[in-house]
Amino acid sequence: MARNTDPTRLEKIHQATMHMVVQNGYGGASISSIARQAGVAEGYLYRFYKGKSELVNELFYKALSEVANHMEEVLQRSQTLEEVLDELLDQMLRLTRDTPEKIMFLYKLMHDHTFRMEDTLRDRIFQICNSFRKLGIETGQMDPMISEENIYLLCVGYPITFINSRIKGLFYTHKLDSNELSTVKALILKSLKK
Amino acid sequence: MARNTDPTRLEKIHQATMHMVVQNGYGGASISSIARQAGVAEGYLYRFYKGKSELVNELFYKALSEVANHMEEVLQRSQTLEEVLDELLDQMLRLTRDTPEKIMFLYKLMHDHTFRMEDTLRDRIFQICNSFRKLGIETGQMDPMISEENIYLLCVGYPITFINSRIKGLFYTHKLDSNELSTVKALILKSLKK
Amino acid sequence: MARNTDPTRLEKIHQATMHMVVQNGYGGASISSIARQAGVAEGYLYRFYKGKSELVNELFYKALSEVANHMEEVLQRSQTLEEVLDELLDQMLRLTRDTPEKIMFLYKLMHDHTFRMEDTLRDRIFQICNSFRKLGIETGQMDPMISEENIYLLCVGYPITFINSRIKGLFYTHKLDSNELSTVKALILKSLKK
Amino acid sequence: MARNTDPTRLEKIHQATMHMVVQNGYGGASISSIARQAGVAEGYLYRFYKGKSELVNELFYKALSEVANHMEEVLQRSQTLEEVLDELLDQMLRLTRDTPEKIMFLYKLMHDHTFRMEDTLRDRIFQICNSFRKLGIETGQMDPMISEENIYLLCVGYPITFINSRIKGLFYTHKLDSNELSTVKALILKSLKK
DNA sequence: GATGAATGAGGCTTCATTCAT
DNA sequence: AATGAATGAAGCCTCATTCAT
Repeated sequence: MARNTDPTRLEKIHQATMHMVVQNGYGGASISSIARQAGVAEGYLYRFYKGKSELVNELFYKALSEVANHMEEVLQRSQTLEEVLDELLDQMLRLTRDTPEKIMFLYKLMHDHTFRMEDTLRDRIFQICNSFRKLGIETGQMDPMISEENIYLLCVGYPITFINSRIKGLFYTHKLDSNELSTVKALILKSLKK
Repeated sequence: MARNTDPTRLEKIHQATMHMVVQNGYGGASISSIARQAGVAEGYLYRFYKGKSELVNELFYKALSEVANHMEEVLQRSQTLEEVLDELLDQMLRLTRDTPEKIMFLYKLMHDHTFRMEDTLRDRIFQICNSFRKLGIETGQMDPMISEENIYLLCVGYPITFINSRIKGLFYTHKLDSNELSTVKALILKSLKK
Repeated sequence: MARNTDPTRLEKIHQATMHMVVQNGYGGASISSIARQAGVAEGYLYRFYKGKSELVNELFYKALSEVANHMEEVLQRSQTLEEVLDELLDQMLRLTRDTPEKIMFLYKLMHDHTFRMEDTLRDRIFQICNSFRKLGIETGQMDPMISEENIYLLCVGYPITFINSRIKGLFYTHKLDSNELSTVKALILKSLKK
Repeated sequence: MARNTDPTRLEKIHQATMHMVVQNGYGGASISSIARQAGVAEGYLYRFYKGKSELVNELFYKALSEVANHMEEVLQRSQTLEEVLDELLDQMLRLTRDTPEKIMFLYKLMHDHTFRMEDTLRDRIFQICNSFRKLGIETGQMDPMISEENIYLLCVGYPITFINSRIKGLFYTHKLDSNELSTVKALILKSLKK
């Protein structure tokens, strides 16, 4: 047997954590269930994290950073709002397809009181929305009345809410397809325009 | 005769419950904290409710019904989408001014996985969205691609999310005014149009 | 309306108490259920008893006294063991028919740790058993090895246990008839004889 | 490696459970009192049992099975009632000497309305009584009128009741000796005979 | 005299966290 | 390094008892 120091173990803990949070919420994701799911001892994860909260926080930070990183990069090379929004929603769609748990994990925590986004992350997101807004106003595509707050809620919050609502089957239960996301995209674009 | 039930006390329990749910989420709103906040013995609220779940559910039902009742009435006498949306957002603004906690309470529970809206309430909301959609299509104001789901998320979920974000101070901390809600209304209207 | 001072109310409390103890045991007989069953306010019975324990104790005392009184009287006028045992079991059978709850009430409490028979009552019962034993030895019918303790357990405890076992359906569920009690009587008599 | 489960601790929990049930009945045997008595944290016993009920049930099952196992074995190799009854009461006497709480524990639960013996256990006991009865009738020693119910109540219930009464000091407080149990045995034998 | 609103101690149970091995 | 046995604070709920009316 190889020594149990392999990085897979930590990765398994991450997977298990996201899975349990998605399935049962933050409160319902007990350390013991996470450890069991990861095939690891209960005490093990305290080597890496001070506690459950720190563990979940890190995963949250990473997942949202991923989106932010992508957005920053896109904003630097894009000329139009459509382009940026296209990329954003494409990314969401990709995430939904490839790692649906990650989207739902984000959603669950964005709406959990226990979670307060760390200030640095929040500032960064504000900056991204600000750049987005400037681009929209420069190109004359966006209503200048619309604040960064609305941009964030519409462009990030709304699609995630929509995806979650569909996955959870609020009104309908059929699977989400790219057509529907296109409708969401159009809807958001319209709402931003002059 | 025994002393009569002080109606204030039940009201205080309701207030305290909403407050604690808003501050700490459903899970964090412990019976003991609610009782303490309401200035009432822990066992007291079991006179009125079988348990915590029943207590919170009733308040949730009442609060959302208030909005639904109003909407049903408005839909019957209105000719245009603007009219309906105006009334809806006015109501939201009023609620935000008069009972801000009620709005945040709705928000918290709508996004708490522990909570499942009762089926009858959900069906009723679907019907309202459906009437709203029919009106929009009849008057030629609304894009027929937009589903009831989107209507609900946009017209109810979005404003509530926005109000919550503002009260909680996501990006800004200044108070919400009717101007801003007008922007939200315009934004929503645009997103629904053809 | 007549003033609510009528003795019926107390009687109703007694009935309700026995009923609830029989149905749900001492612990399960809550004051509120007793009061509800008796059609009386919860606080009312505290006029007569210091608490639940005192209330139940008194009823227990009365019920067992009834048997003791009868036995004392029978012992004074009887010449043989059969006679006494006949009377005892006849009384039991009568009680089982007329007031089955009383028998089960006795049984429930005789086996409830919360209950310690009061000393005076216990002494009196010992005296009765002692008289019974003397009679048996005088008439040469009874094995002198048999103690008062065995007499009590056999002649009082055993029939009550048997009746309870039958009513509760330990092995069989058909109703108790006087034939079966005769078997029990025969069995007890045999066990006492030389 | 984590420290191994100290097998003593589980044993201590069992002892404490029996002790508390004997002292205060099932209802009065609170988890916290059991844990305190066992010198163990309150939450600890939930590692082994889903709850209080499961804990007590298992102990009850084990204790009564011990008697049942022995009886089944004795019945297979015995020729007369005396033999079987001898063995049964010898076992009781041994139990009373070595583990007096076990006998009292059985007594308490057999008479606690909260407790319902599991059906399989009850059926097994019925079978044993049935074999016993057949043996008695075959050897012509037993009155055929006597049912399995009476056999159980007399041969198992009565000695246990007697032992309990003695330990608790109903009338006398001196210790139980084998002479007294012999009297009980004789008494039972007589009661069963033709 | 009666009522029943109100209390709060105490019961059962869960689970994040610690630490001996 | 890794385990999982053990802890105990905190949660929800019940119910005997008190007391203002």
